[in-house]
Amino acid sequence: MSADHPAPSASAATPAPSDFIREIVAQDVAAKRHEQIVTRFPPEPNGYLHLGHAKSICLNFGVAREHGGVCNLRFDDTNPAKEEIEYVESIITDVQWLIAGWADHCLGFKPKGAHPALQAVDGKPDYYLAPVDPSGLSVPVSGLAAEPFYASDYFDALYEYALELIRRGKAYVCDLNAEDTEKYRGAPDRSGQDSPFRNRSVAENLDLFQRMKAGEFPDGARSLRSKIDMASPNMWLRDPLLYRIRHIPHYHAGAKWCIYPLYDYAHCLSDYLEGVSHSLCSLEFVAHRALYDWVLENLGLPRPLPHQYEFAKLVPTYTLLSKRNILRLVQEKVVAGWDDPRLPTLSGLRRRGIPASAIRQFVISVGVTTFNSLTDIAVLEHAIREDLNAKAVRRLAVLRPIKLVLTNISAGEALACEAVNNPQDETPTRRSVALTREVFIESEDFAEVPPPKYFRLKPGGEVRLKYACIIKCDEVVKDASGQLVELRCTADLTTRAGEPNVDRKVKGTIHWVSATQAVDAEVRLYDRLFTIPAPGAEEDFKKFINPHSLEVVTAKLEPALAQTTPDDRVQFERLGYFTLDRKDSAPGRLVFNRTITLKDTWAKPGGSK
RNA sequence: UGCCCGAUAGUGUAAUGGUAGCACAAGUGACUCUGACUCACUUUGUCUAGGUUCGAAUCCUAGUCGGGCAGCCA
Repeated sequence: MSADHPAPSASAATPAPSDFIREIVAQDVAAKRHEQIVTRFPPEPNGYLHLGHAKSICLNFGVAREHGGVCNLRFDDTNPAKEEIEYVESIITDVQWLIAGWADHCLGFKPKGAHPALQAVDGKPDYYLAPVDPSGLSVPVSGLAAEPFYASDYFDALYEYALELIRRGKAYVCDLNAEDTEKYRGAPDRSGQDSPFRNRSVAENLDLFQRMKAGEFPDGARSLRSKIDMASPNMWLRDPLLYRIRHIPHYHAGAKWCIYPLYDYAHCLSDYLEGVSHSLCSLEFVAHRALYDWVLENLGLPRPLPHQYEFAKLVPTYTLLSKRNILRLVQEKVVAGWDDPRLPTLSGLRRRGIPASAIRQFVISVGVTTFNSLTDIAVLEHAIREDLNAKAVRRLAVLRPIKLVLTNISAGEALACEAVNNPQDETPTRRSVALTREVFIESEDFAEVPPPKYFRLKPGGEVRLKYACIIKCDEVVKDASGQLVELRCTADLTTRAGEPNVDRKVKGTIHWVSATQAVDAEVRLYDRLFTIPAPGAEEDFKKFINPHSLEVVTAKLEPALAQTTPDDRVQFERLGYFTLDRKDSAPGRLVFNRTITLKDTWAKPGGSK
């Protein structure tokens, strides 16, 4: 039942995905351009991972996995102002969860205690290569098969490379402040101007840069810049900054540094140092690719060099996917935290009960292209239902109970009924549920004035109680105010399993629980967080928050549900898939989250069919 | 009004000069002790205009529309 991690055979059934990136990789493999395929997943630890990252994770780990390669989890932590250890921990947990049982054997390996310092400017350090058999060498850290990588572990190496760039006349120390730097840069349709400090001597640059590192200058006073082309039509080639001064400690590197490298300088070299063959990132970095190549080439590094390829981000409907916007929802308490089950964060999705395998299936089915698309969230929902339909046990639960009395069953009686745990199993197992005089049924399953084609219970009508028998509604009892008190019905006991009329057909079958044996539970019914398909495109997305994204009910459950664990996947028959909330449940207190409803072609907006 | 990228059913994605296919969504029906699942069937597409070619979604030209680029963020 625990089953975010299907048997390998299950995933082997799905054909290997194909896309333009995998074609490139396949060509490189065929041409033997790299010793092995190495990719990386490089989040900055400044927030929680979400569905968009899942796409990147599945692509990067997927490519590695398909070629017997590795994928490194690397923290792209070059900006100490934004990064926190809390995020590092959540990212490790989420990555581990998403790839478990699928690509965890591809996780890049770094020998424990390896010293990350540079060995030689022209030679690669040798610690990046993954072992042939990770299981034989791995030292679990936080449950991971390997230690994650940190860009900040390369600060020494990066500094040495910067010195080399200066020696080669390819970088200089610039004294322009941020504002003036921007002015000199020009605009997309207007050439920039050379910095007045562009032609300093190598000796002066070397001296100044070393003094920057030594802490002689305040934040922003100077920067190290590449010397490329201030007239380039590509803004990112107009002498972009390599290093800035920041007198703040780093969560991982400590207090050693007061100069920190920028993304464009650190990323390509980090890839290089780790032996990355294919560096996959999103489309907004297309313009940066020239800079990525420039750094590597102007350092004269030996080939093969890593190459950057870009793909379109995932943008699903009815949700928000940027860290910045999710952070806002968390801070403004629109949701309860980063792991709120309504959020598209991996921790939220996990808590909601969505299996990692369903997320993987979803991002794979969406494909990898260079087209900025809007993906219908229904594709995710389909993947979740398909996954859960196969693995969830069926149970009876009533969300909004009304009382029903079976007048021909006596008060102390309990008729055992056999119920199927999962009809999708090859050899389904069964359990017993008790039919008693008083039961609860769903209030939606009774209508005093039924709409057309209503298959459920109505006055004088018949319906089958699932796994039990057919009942007939004889009387609707109301109190003085007209409120429904109970339904009085007779049970046709000859329609029970093993009885002569078991095959008698009625149009409707409804779920129920014994009133005397039911256990109570808090059930959280989640719906989409936004009312419009593309809240991210709005100036103020808060105007489009769904006021009904969470509804809490006290439900009546069949007793077997009291034994549920957070790893279980359960279908409440006719209602949807549910999971125990791992945070708020406690012994004696059951809290269930609705993962997703069952498809309902009857109650669809637009009415009956 | 500089440079770069993109455009195939409602949505997403294949077709790599040779029959426009798949998934989701939507609809119809069958089945059903879950109005679920499953099964069958159906609707809907190459941005526009030229050109190359025996043949163009694919190649070329122009246009249209959309996205990206001017952080000492990543």
